[in-house]
Amino acid sequence: MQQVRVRFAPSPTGPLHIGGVRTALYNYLFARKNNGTFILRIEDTDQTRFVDGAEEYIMESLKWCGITVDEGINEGGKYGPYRQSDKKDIFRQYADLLIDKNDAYYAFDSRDQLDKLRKDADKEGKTFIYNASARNSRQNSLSLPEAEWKQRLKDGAPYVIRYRMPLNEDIHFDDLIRGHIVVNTSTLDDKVLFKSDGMPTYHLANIVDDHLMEISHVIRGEEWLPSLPLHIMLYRSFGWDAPLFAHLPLLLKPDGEGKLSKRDGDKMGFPVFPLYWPYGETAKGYREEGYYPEAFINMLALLGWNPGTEKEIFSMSELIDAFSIDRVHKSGSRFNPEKAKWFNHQYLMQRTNKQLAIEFREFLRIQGFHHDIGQIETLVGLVKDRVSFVSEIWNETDFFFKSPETYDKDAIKKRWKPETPAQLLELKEVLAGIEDFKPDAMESKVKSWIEAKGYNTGAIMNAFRIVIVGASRGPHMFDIISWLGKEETLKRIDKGVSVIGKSL
RNA sequence: GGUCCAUUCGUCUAGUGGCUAGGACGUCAGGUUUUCAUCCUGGUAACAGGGGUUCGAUUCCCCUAUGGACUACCA
Repeated sequence: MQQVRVRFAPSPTGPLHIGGVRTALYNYLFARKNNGTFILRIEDTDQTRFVDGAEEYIMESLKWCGITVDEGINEGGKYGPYRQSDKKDIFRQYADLLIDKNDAYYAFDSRDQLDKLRKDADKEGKTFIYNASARNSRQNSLSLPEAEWKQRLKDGAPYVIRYRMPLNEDIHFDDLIRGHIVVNTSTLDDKVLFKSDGMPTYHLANIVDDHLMEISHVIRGEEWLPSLPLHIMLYRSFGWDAPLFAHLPLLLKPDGEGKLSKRDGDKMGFPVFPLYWPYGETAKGYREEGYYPEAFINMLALLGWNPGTEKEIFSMSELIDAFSIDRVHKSGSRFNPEKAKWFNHQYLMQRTNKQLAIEFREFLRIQGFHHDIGQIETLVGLVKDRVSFVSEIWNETDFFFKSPETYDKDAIKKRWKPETPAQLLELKEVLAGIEDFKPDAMESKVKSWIEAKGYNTGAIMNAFRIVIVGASRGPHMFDIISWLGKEETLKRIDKGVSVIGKSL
């Protein structure tokens, strides 16, 4: 088998969305699986849509995801330049080559003229196609006398170079995911290959670049499938062997209306981008929402591909091991925010308490709390199975850091009895007498006290929880008070009994 | 409108010419728990429809329906 070389080729028109990340991921997995090369190529042939910062955003996104680039603008490589605008002269040469072969021609029609033709055709319920049946009545080097179009070129009249699509010919080709496809050239038009601004269009640039970079497999989104016949024709015109093609299914909007787009931003309640986009209309990113890159990648990998086993948690190297193109689906898939959270929870659970403590300490710092890392470690161990994100740990542990300011009314209504205050003050004395403020030791002492007095365990413990936590929530009571320490625990009992007593 | 692509539980999916059509997320119920979660157990729920082919089709073929992509001097 030929050396595997694949490319991810985004255009820097804004932040890369998760569909693009998945395309990059599948290219990357395929390259690694086959000991191939993963290339990042920037397709910036549309000068009008160029967005500052997008190129860096793309690179940073891949880096965050753990997708490492072998050849690219930063990495170098002997197939450069890796930014298409840096080689527009080369593309021009290839466009000229097609003209010489009579497979392309100059066209002078203005944008307005063509727009009008399209609109007029539309009014009659027809479609204007710039192809063999139309080109003779247009202004181009095929219809105009040679002297005239040469004069126009000499005069510097604006023109584009179009591909001369043959009439009524069946083009056969294969897609690694979709199988054999046949399209008749009569339904295709004479696509513009080279624009009047001196830049190639995508169609020319991607064929020439893929050839020059010796790309072996083109793995890209399904939206490119309709232009594949044109691309096949271009390879044929140049006399080049075409790479193998695999068109990936689309990522759909969660509300079931078409493909996911950048505009879907935050409105569905989940990010569409890997990272925060700081320019213009800003957008949230998975990184800033607290997702682990491993979880994000794991989730994305399983959206449109499946190894055929029931295994769901995959590290990047496991993905590389298991990945194959022929197990990529044909139909589009919808993203499920709930499952994304579940994935993150799985990865959070895999972290050690120490790692989580280090991460959570940053959140505490923002809240103005500074605790020993060992203490935080104990704390996250108590609540990690309740959260999907590190940021959620605060919601589960706020009462560790500050004494309750209010006490949940429903909890009081349900758990606070006339005898409760007296019992809690008794409990306070029991706790005051305990030297070793460890969960297990306290639990047995408190329980034997409850038993000796003939009290109801549930009643005591729930009321106790209210004065310590302020509500009916949180981890095991003895874990909580052990962490708080004796002094704070006794203080909270006094405060709770007093404040709740006044409110009744 | 034209061309092309697709169609298994609500979602992501497994799967086969003959199965009680499997799993995960969600959801519901029960259990565990001093609370809330977690956890455990169980339930719910799908082969788009119609024709063929076949002894037998969810699986193969055709048609229809539905969904989607493309239809720019954008990628």
